[in-house]
Amino acid sequence: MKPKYYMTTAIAYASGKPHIGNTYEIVLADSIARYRRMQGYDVFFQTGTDEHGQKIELKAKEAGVTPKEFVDRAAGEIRRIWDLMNTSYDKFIRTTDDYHEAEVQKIFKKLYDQGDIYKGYYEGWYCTPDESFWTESQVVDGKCPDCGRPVIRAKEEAYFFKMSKYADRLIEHINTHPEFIQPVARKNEMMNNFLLPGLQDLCVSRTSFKWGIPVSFDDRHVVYVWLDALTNYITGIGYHADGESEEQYKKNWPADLHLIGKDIIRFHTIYWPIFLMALGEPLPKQVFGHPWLLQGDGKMSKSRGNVLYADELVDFFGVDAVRYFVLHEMPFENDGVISWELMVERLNSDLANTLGNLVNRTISMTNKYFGGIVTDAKAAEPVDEDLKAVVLAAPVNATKKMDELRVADAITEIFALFKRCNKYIDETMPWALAKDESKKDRLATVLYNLTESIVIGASLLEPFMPETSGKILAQLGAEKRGLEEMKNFGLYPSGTKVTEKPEILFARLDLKEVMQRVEELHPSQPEAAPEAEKAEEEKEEEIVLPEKEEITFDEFGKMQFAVGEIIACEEVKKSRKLLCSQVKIGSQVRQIVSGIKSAYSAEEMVGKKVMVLVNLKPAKLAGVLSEGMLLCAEGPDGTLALMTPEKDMPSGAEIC
RNA sequence: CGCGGGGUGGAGCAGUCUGGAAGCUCGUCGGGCUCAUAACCCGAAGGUCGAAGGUUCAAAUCCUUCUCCCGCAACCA
Repeated sequence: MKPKYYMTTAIAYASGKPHIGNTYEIVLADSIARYRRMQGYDVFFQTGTDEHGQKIELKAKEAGVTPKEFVDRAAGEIRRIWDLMNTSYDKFIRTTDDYHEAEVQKIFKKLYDQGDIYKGYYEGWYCTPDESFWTESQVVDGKCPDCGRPVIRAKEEAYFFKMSKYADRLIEHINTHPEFIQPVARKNEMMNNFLLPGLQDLCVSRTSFKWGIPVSFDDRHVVYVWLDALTNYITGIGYHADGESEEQYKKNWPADLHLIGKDIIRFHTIYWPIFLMALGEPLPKQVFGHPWLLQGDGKMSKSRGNVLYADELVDFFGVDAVRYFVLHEMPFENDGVISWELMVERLNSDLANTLGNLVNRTISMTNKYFGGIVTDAKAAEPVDEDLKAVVLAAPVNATKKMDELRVADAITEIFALFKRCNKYIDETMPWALAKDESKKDRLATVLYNLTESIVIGASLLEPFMPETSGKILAQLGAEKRGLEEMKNFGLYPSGTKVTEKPEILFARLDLKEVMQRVEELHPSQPEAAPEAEKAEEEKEEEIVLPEKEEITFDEFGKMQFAVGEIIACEEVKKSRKLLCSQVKIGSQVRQIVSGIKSAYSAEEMVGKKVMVLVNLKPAKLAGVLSEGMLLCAEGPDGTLALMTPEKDMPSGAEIC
């Protein structure tokens, strides 16, 4: 038995149904876990859900359920997808699990008692979506330096973690462990942007919402979600802050691999290691920030109701085809693209043509020529050598790639084996051998070699496509081969009978039919805009106006509306959405900036009579003064329509 | 000058760090074969490696400038 291998995925945020991009991570992790097991490692593979935070509290409120009900549902859905994808996690942790919550409280207390966490008073800029506080110097133009969204001024009593205390040690660690942050390109990003400029103390509690783990000795505070979430990696395997940790923890920690999305590398390579240092625990050996799986070609977007979900893709293509796609299509460092078209193309060319057809034709020939019995007749010829060389090289090459976590490349290595087999069939021409009784031994040998090769290939495929691997081996009447057993060619027992009726592993799909079914599932408006009206009609009923506070007539009366005529209009430079219009309202002319460039060109604006909110306090937009507002209707998909008087009215006419 | 990613044969990408004959998959065309899922095998066409300048014996690769595309953000008054 090789050493233990503890790996984790990031825990998925339980705010909704995971789309194919989220699903990619668990499948990627699963392929690594399975491969490590095949290599003989004692693998422990943990995943789970992150269930606290303001966002979830808000979402639950919107949905009209308690946060707990909300996350129960979301976590169930996430787990269902993980299971659907046939992922072999050993542990599914939820941050609402009682043992986790209890342990987080103890960890917080411990850090407080030893002085790493102190109570302070926080006034700063807060980014609600990110649940992050920022200092004056960090905020860029009133925007969150991390996500770029606007921040708000917030003030609260809070607990802080002394990050700076451990910064030097972390820098040292990162410098002496080049493998710690993967891909390496990310290392400099972390160093230059966060570590070297000096770490700010991190605010690790919140009072602005309730849905979190309460600080045990000060229950007005809940623990910062990242402190809560990150610790899942140790609480999940039995870490105890105030005493002896469990055997499982002692065996598995430190983690060998944290597999995460590239967007949360910072939390895993800075905060998490520092928390661990403070707890006196060793650091994880490697953090790998994988790229993202994006939905391609723009035709597939949320507004078209066309987001890709794993379960839907599985309905169309089957689990293993989806696994194959996301694993194979994802280069090592760059983002990958997924679309229905690409999916069909991959399935047809790699899975149906190269792999499925190979298995099918091999079994068919064995049945046709030998009644299904595979015999090693040992009538070797020189061509066999290259086949064997390629087949035996595949496990070696694939392992090399997997050791670097280059999963897509590993798969390519394995498929090189199958391609070589197809070529071998052409080289040896079994159908020709079959016509000559004296070549019978040679024919048997050829088929034996093919079968043996496929057994090795199929075994090697197990971490990536477990179901298919099993199916192929079953059809060949073979046992799954271990990596060690792939060093020898010829272990397939001579005289074994293969299945009589080979099952089609992957049926070829017709792109047009697939797209038709997709269309039925997600009626979308093909191409042109004129049809957008239809979409709007359909969606109109779904629009739920956000409720706003009731206002009095007086308050309404404070607003002055009038008809304005646009006499000139130009684009605002340095902005993508803004048009700057000169609007004639009666005798005066005002400059009004509006975010409608997506719907109107500057030229077509000129001459329009529009509804203007006149007495709005002037403001600068993108540095340009705006003295009022053009009223617009906005459709659910973001389409805009200016409000214009139904009959011709002179500019300046008051609207009331 | 917002942040980031990218522009390599028709499509999708690798190669760029560590300069040294432009590669892979799909598609197209031609050929072969018929065991197999109109599949498989062989061959061919097709690229000013976004543009310009520079460094160098040598640049897709290094430097400078420019340009275009995409994602995020954004001011949406």
